[in-house]
Amino acid sequence: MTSNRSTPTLDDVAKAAGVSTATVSRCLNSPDRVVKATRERVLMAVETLGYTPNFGARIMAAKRTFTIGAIIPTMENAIFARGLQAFQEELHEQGYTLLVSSTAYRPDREEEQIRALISRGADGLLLIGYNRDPEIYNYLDQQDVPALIAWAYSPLVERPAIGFDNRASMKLLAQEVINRGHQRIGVISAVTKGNDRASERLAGITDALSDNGLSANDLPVIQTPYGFDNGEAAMKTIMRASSPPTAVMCGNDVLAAGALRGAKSLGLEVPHDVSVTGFDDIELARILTPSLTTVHVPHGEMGTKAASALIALVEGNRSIGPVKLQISVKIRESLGPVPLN
Amino acid sequence: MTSNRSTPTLDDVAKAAGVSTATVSRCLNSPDRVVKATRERVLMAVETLGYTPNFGARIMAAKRTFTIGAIIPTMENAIFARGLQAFQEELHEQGYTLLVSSTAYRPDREEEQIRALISRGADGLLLIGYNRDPEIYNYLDQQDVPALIAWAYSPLVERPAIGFDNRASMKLLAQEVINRGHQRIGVISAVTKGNDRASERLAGITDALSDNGLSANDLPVIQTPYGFDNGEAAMKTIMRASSPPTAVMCGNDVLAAGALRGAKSLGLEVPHDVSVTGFDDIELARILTPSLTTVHVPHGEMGTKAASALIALVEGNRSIGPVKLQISVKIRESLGPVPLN
DNA sequence: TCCCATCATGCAAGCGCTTACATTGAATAA
DNA sequence: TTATTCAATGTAAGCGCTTGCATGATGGGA
Repeated sequence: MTSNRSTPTLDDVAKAAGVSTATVSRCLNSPDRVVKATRERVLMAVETLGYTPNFGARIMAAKRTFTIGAIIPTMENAIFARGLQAFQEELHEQGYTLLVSSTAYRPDREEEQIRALISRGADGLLLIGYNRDPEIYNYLDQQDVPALIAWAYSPLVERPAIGFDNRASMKLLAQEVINRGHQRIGVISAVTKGNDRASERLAGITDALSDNGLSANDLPVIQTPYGFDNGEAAMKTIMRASSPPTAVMCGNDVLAAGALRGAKSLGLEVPHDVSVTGFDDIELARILTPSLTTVHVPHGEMGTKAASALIALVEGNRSIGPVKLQISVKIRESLGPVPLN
Repeated sequence: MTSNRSTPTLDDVAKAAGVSTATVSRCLNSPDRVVKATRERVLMAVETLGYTPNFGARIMAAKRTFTIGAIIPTMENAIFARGLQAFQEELHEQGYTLLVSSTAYRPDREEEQIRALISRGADGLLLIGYNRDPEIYNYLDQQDVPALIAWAYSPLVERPAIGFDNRASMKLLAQEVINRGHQRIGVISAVTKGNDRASERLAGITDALSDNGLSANDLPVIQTPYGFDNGEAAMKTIMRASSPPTAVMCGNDVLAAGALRGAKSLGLEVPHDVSVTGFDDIELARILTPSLTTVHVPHGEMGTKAASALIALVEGNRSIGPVKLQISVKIRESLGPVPLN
């Protein structure tokens, strides 16, 4: 019977158009399998009834939902926001819908969210970084849901990924710092546990140090959670040491912004008294005074390419390996020569 | 038959535990309707099989999905990010999952996303601002999906909402500006079309002006899309006028950050030559040099309360009206007395 | 001892959609 | 004209889950 109360169903449309539900379904999913006259009649009915398909039913009956899920550590972070926006734009372009959820940097939450998204019919998933319980990769394989890793790149892992080499990038920046005569370098890093981006960046600094014959053993490193205030506090701690560094490299731009502030409140002038660097090149980096020397990451490009790659994956092209994006070091005001002293 | 390939189903669990699917379902959804021994056996089976419910099926059979959808103008914007994060935390606390999608400030996209989320079984929706096609509200009512408006508050609309009075807040800030002797005030506003927050804020400024016997007719207003660079460009335009304002009020902190930069590149010192204000009090406001005078919005509180309110709505308490949050004006360095000239 | 609440569990009917397969009818070939 | 083919459409079987109702067991009261 025609339910005229709540939402119209496929059946209602079929009745209204005088065809079977199969035909309506075909009109919507593969229009070319239906003759034009019929199609127009059906679409007409869809229009007048204000029909919206029920995805629950679709998920069950078909396999595809044209939905992609993305799981990011946090939304409260410009770093992911920009790339994600581009990701969504491109998905939309190609007829997919994006559903985002966040984990607040807790691995257990990530697993939860992955399950949630999959059981809601996501065709594919965007995940940040490689670092997670192998159990999760098994689950993904078992469910046959392709996942693309973003914001990280490693030639060692075969899994499809799109990102940049965090380690090599940071090494490049560290080399610039060293080139300016700095030998005592301090580091304010994000928490490295369960965060491969953070630990790779840290490793990049030690790489550069040893390349230049500098010892990385007594490298003063402070690990602190994401946040402006944490960066500020870390900076104060680091600069109050008996022989403070002449340059402080931070794991991301937000920590660096905090560090800048920390320096100021200690009465230190950047870069005259101490240099500071960041990573990511979010908008903030240009806005700060002094402007921040940092590693520029092509967020938009990454988002767009991630979308295309994930769609390819979902649509059957399983032969996508890791893709490496080019970064560049942005030298700005916050990096200067080592103080003469 | 037991499908041992792909995902285990309720049926598999039932077989494994030696009970009916009904019992398994009850174990999962209303555990107290099943005797303890059975329940343990079932949960055991769930565990070993690694069973995950299929939401498609759940959506169809039941009504509830414990999923909340949020649709925001953009993710690329710290303004929503913070509140949203709090929103998600609270939802998670209460056993709900959040799905986010964004519209890139395009009203047609919003409608699309609303449909997408509803047809994917969202129990309730979080929407930003009042301003949208009445058609959409009808659709929401028809579908019987409760929606909560956030980031805006109007006593005039009965619809459940949680936010602050954009107009009164901006008026408060404008009064502070006027109190410092400013009479020629310039405005850099977000695009007001289809954005009630933006137009209300603008109205707040004119309110304050007329309250103080100042004409609002020749108020120089530039409307520009969200973005740091746009703020900078607007500032340059505004300050190059024949008799430039002594204070420029911006519709949000990002535009204000751009304005600050614009002033600097024009060789103007803030607040000595010109004062600048923002709105939202995102983290950036404190970080800037000079720090930004702005309106502090309790993003976290708003997110948390929005979650509770929306859950109440979803769970049947339909008698929730608009809730008004308290804002405060943060006077910082960027606002000073009118230049002596 | 027998009857009847009471409670735990099973049965089976959908929920709205897709799709393999069946059917129809018109166009083409013989 | 009749057999053959093929495009357009219809039929109906699930997909995995929830839930109203039926069933059976258990125990207390008379």
